[in-house]
Amino acid sequence: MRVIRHQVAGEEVRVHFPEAEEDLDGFDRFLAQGDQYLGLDTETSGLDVFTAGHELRLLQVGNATDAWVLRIDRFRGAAIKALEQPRNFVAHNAPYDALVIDRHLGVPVEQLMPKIWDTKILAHIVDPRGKDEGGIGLDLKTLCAVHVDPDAPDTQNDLTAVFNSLGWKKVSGWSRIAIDHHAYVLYAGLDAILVHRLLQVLQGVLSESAELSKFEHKLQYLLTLLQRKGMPLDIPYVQRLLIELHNENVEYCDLAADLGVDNVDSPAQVGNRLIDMGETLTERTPSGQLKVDRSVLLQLADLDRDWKRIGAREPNPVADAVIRAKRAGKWAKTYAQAFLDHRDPSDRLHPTINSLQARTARMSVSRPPLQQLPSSDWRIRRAFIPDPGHVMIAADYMAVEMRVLAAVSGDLTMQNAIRQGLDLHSFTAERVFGPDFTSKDRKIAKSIGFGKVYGGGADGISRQTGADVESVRHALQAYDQVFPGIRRYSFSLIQRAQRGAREVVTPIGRRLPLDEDRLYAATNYVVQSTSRDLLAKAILNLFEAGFDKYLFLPVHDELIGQAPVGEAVDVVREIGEVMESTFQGVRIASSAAVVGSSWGSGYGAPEQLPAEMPIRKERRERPGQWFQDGLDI
DNA sequence: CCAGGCAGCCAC
DNA sequence: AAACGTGGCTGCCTGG
Repeated sequence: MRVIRHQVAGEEVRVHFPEAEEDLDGFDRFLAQGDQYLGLDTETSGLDVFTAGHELRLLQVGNATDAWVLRIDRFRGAAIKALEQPRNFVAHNAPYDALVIDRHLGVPVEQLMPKIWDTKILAHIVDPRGKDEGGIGLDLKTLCAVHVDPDAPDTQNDLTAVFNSLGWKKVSGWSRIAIDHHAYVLYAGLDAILVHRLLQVLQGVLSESAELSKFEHKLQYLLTLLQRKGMPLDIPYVQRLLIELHNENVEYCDLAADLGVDNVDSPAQVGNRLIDMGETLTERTPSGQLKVDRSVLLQLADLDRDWKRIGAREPNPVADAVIRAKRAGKWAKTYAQAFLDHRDPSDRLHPTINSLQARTARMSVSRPPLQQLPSSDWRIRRAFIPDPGHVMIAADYMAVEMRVLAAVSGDLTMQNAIRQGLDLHSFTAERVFGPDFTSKDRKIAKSIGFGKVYGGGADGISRQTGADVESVRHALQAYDQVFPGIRRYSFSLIQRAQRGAREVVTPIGRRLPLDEDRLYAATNYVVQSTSRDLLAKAILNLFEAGFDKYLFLPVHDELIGQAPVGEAVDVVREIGEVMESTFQGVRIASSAAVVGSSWGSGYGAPEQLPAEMPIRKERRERPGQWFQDGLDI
């Protein structure tokens, strides 16, 4: 039995590390003290819970003064027994530990997670900002430094230093360090003590924001179940795709090298070579470097945003080779290779779903980033296939951000247009430009709508659409007259923030801090956050209705899933019905559809289904990419 | 050698 | 008066 003593907030704490079976008597006595909740943490070999070599090494439980660090190789039974108690736990980022415990100890997510409070959720409700946004940050270390003890050790970074001193890299250290290494055991135990103390400080949130807190914990639990389920991959296809993308990358890298650019990933090199060739580069990055991003290179290569020839100039061969090489390289590594690296032994992918990530509470998906797969080309999404006998399905909210804007702003003109089922952008164009509006007018109207959601101004809209600033300015004024409620609403949010706290409160009661110099973002925050909450509520409702078995993944305003071939048409209809809601009098319409034999089928991949399966997937309007609808100038 | 800033690109 | 929102990830480059 080893006991390590340490100080936390001026108080002695003890980390108990049992070595022999008889040492567990003390652990039993510790549990018998009957703490209302226990801090919970695990130490593992790495982050990919579902990959073949993943290992659970330590499990830690603790209260404010004592932690018990259990070696799983010796005390697996004691660990399981502790977790199966009728007792609450507190963890920081509970889904990770719950999935680890589910996989390695057989205590299912369904049994453990409803008993866990997550300090990451509570901290996000208090202040969702990261460190670089002027907030505290959401990692255990910085939260504890603020709320528990300014001298609380940075266990992750300190251990990284230990790994480095032993000659290992950060990633491999977690599996290589001796299981009884002093610093490793100490830090493992301290995290359980720290998270316990952190809840003591943050537990006021559980009562002050009881509803919101419950909502977020439930959502997090359900999304953890989806993460455990994972998505099937078509591995032979991914392997072919990887080779295809690799070859594409090599081909264009060689071409670029022949033309004098050794490294296509070096913006400086690319920029200098283009200058040498006589091109004029006008744009600069914030730090003053020559800007050679995609839009600059596409223009030089005489390509539009869909990579089609414009015919306005002779394409610059360097620019052309560089963008093609970079795109193929990015797709190969970020997507195809990542799919192979992160898959489990039965060829499923379990991306990390963070149910509460952005300042606006938007969710994120990482390892790999499945919310950011290319949508202009089907080849990457084609990698995802349903289980045998199923088809992929998708259900999304139609222009949800515009609907939310109409609702929260109370603008009756926009609400009526939505109620009548009109095409909002055409309606706007007609009111702004008159009954004889052109398709170019409609595009401007659409851009202004999205500009309103994002807080964009005339310059931005002009830059992205190619329309001249003066006419955009004029259209913006007309827009404000057509929808006076929207302008009033934005104005009132800013005024409130100027008079009172620099924050905005969303309809669900979430307080979102505003940046002093970007108060105009308030409207976007409310709209984006509320759109997220609507999808979150839909996920809860779908589980309630038993439809979770059809779900794979949320993608901001959309749910990806699968359904048995014979029932798919009925399933998508019913999912669509559950998702539909009315928010402050505005209908939040959804569009659910059978996608096909792979996720790529919705994006143009060749279909491999029997012809009698009806498939309908319209191209969606994607607000964040309004520039893709740029005018042809 | 590595962390972190910057640039860039992917999405909604 | 004007104000383009939220993420994840990779590679280059620099400073410690």
